[in-house]
Amino acid sequence: MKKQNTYHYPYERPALATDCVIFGFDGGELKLLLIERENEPFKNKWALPGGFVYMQETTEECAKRILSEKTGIKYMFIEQLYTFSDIDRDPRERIVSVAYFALVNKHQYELVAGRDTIKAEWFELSKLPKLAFDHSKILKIAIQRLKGKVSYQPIGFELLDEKFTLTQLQSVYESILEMPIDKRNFRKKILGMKLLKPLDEKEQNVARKAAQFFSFDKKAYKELTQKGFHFEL
Amino acid sequence: MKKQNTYHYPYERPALATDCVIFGFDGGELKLLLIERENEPFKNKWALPGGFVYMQETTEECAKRILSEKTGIKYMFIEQLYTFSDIDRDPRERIVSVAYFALVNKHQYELVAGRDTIKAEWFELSKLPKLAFDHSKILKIAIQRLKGKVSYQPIGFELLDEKFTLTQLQSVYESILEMPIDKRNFRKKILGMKLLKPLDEKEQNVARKAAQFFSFDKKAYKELTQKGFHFEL
DNA sequence: AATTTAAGTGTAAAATTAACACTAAGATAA
DNA sequence: TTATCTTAGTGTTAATTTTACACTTAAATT
Repeated sequence: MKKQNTYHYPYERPALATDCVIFGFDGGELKLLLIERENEPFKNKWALPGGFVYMQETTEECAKRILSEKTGIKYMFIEQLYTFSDIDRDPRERIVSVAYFALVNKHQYELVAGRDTIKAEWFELSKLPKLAFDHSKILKIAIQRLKGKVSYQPIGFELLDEKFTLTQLQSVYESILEMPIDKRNFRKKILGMKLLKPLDEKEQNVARKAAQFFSFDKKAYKELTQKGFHFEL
Repeated sequence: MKKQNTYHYPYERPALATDCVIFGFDGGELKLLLIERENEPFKNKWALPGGFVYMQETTEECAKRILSEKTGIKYMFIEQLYTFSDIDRDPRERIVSVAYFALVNKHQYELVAGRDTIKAEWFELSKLPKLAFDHSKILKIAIQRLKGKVSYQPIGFELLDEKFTLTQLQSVYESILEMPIDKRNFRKKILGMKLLKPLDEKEQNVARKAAQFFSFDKKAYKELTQKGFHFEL
């Protein structure tokens, strides 16, 4: 479908970009994916992966493209975070950035340094380098959002493998919320929701009682949601 | 401070605009402020107030400017909602819109039809006309957000006068949440938070027992928040 | 003086949350 | 082969929070 109309908003416009706050987890602490910039400005500094929005993609498509360029990930949990529009947030010119946050299973993918980047690397949240641009501001809001969201939407799973143990899941929650959680109460509550399918499979070769694997039952969640259920941890 | 750098992202860019979802309340139902468009596209159709972002203002400043142009309101509760970037959301050309939602005390202001608008008018949410562009999509998300937010942030007050009765406040909550609330439980809970200052003032000239006025104690709220308190209705 | 209308108020049952400690299973070390 | 180490898995009780519910009071109007 071709545009018929030739109207054009005849004024200067900000450039439009997206930045991605990508969280991963590997058993200990929550991790953040950063890239080292190859070019000015902020050459050799660490930054959130980001890039300009093409004319033929939405900002979400742009964010997914960037994320997949950095990690090879094709399907991921991604959600719009906030739009940052401070006039001087980029020293080059005015760039408005629509930030996204994503939760990925960091085991499943290999990091690749894309265009303009020296390398991509996971950092523990407590050991972050100084970030370029206004990216610490973006990150701060992303962490807030993640903390807020994790308790009333079943997104903790996105950080884990398809199969996971209850202890792993609890550990995800503990590191996002930065607080200890009672094991028995956690299990009672999460199992009570009937959203976890117990699998006929246990851990292998662990020097202790092997833990049962579970998977998140998306279908059950969808059905319950339609009946007015809403997740709350 | 002048820009030193002459770097320029050398590709075509979307135009950038904001749209405002403005809620008001006057005792009955929740209301939405719409404008009738003076020009094509969607000439004579109803739409959310909106406009292009200037190079020297943030999107939030832009939203406030638009809102103040429509209503004369200078200080209001406003919050970024979501950024809409579908490629064909505007028939003229590609326009990305950062939507805001605002809560205003609709008594305090007089509507003025600004540039490009025939008139501005309040509509009950249940009696809305068909909206231009993707504005019903924006509205839907705004309503979701408002419903979600009202229970864990003290924003219900923003729709009322400085002084209000508990019945008025309850009525705000009932119309946002679209459910009846038990009077005694509501009062117990909201008064228990110590966020309402009872005033030495009652309603006048009402043909029944006059209700006590209260005001929201912003200072107390700030202090409690810093101590880890968080509002929840 | 009687009527109308909404304000204002307390208690008890039900549901949810929070606190808490031992046994079971599997691998490894002695 | 037995003992040890480590984490999985499991229930009950008290405390707190939430829900349900009805009558009296005050002010204007008839």
